[in-house]
Amino acid sequence: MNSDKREPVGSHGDLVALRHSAAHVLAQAVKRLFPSAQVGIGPATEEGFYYDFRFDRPFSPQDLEKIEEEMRKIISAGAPIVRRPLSREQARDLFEKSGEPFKLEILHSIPSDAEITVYDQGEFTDLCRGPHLPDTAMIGAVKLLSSSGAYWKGIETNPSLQRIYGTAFHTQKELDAYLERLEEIRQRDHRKIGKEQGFFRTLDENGAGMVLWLPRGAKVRRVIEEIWKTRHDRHGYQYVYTPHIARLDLWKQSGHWDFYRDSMFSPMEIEGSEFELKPMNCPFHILIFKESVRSYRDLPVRLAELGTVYRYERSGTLHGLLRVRGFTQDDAHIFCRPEDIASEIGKVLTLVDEMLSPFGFTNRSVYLSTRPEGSVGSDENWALATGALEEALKTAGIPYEIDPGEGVFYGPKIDMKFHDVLGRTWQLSTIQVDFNLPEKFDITYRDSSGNAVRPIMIHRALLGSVERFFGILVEHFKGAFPLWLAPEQVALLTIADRHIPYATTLASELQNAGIRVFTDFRNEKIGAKIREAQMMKIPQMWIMGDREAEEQTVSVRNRDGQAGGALPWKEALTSVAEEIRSGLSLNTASGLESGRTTHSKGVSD
RNA sequence: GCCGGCGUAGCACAGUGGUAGUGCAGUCGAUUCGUAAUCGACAGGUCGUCGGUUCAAUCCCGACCGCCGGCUCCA
Repeated sequence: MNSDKREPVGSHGDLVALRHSAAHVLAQAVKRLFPSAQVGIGPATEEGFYYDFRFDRPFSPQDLEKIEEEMRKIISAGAPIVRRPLSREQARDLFEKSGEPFKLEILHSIPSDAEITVYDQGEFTDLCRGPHLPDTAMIGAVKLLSSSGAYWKGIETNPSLQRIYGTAFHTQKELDAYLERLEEIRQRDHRKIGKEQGFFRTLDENGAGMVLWLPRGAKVRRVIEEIWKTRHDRHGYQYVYTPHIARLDLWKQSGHWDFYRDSMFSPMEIEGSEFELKPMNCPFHILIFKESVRSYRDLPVRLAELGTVYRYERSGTLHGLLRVRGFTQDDAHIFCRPEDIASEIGKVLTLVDEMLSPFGFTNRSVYLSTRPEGSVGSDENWALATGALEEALKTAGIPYEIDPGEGVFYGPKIDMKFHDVLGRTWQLSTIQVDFNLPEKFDITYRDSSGNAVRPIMIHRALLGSVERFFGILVEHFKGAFPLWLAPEQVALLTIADRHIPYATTLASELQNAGIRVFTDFRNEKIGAKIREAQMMKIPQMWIMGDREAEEQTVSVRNRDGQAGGALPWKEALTSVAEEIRSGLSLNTASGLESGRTTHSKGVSD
């Protein structure tokens, strides 16, 4: 599986024009088959194209087949695609006559100084700025993929249109490769694998968007969480636990009730006061910071928590583990002096790579999101925070792009998207600077002169959320976790009942060595046991019969089907233990000296 | 939330206006067997929920719940 899928053959410019032309062919075919359909817009997208139509009913799969067939006719017949500049009036007449209200609306929104062009191909004319291929015959291979509803201009109150998605390539071979990739993505779907492998479930009985972690998924989660805690300990974070609900007043004070209410569940009443399920952990960490008097000597204070939060997400947006209503953020809040922001961010950047590289996420894109509409805080603070983020990125030598207006309401942020084995990108890490909450809660520390000074706060999550991260991992590894992460690391398979005592001894040895063991001592043929272990994607199988019991060996077989032959069991155990250790790479020393917890807040006196 | 599709045993799926099947999994029995499925028997479902139409509903209609594909949004 290579990761260069984002670079399709042929130049991008070419492909965009080709797909845009394919969209026009789609519209032409629809108009031929369904003359009453009105056309919306039809752009090329990242992976193909779509076209929106107003039609009195949704398009069925059978419709799509017919439309696709008609498109092929148009393509094989060939027709020059001709650019034709028109005056505003001519264009208006044209689309009034052809009865295309959406085109007229677009026409009205084109700036008065812009040139108006239409493109003709055969009997079909579309308002469009181009560019296009010179002839429909040059569209190599097309395929319609799906249809769905979409709002005109994406606004919910606008009329709802029928959108048809498709893709197009220069050659059939490229199209086939793309379709294979789609199939590969289907095969990797974490919802499918999660069910097959018994990793997690969501059930009607407990409501949408709430995840039940089954034992096999939970084992993997524990490994992830243990690594996470160990690394955070080493980087000078202090682990805390906070409640799942808090008084509504707390959320009012934090500003969430004003700015985040749309994502919060309704309050619940307890003995006359209102409580709210937490959508974030930060107010609790603020309270913990505030709980004792802080000196500049204590800073930075780094509070970490795998904190489960609950957010109201609209039902239609829920998706497996990637979008849920209850999820666990790998959260931490760093309280520091304004002059330390850049260096603290730098340390977080180091930790991000240390945390994610063991999982194979080494390739990332970094975005710096700046001040959005409707945000809080002063311009100076926004400038200071944004500057500190940039400085940290530059110091770390990390290339980044600016994402204008995509910051959070309380501050700018760095977002990191990582590339998986298929070259897909996933938003994982986020680092956000916040001047607002320290203000709202009036938190301070004492500087060297004894003055109360306001610290700033950095919110950060490396994995994003444990649920989403796990879902991404399932897709990344196709359910076959590496040895160090797998729910069961070694499967012990007996040939016959008389080998059970020997296998039982080995099971204890493995368990004592901290290795996760799966035992299959059933009265089944070895082929059946191997098959099941293989389907569970257990990395290593140890098969034991008369010879092995006699010689104190095991016959090792990997899940890729390779049988490694007999090995003394002690050797096999050592080699597994070694592979686990290096996979966890807990011995990494990089950047750790910066992270000792040196003060004794709450422990002494 | 909106548009469209869907909801039959633990899982994957058939099927019908007259109260349902297949495969795998499960249970029991036999078998003790060397690198991806041993054989046999049994058991398992108020056909997502609630209401309506009908002599009769799992099937038709409605609402709700949930899932899927999009829109929108996002950890």
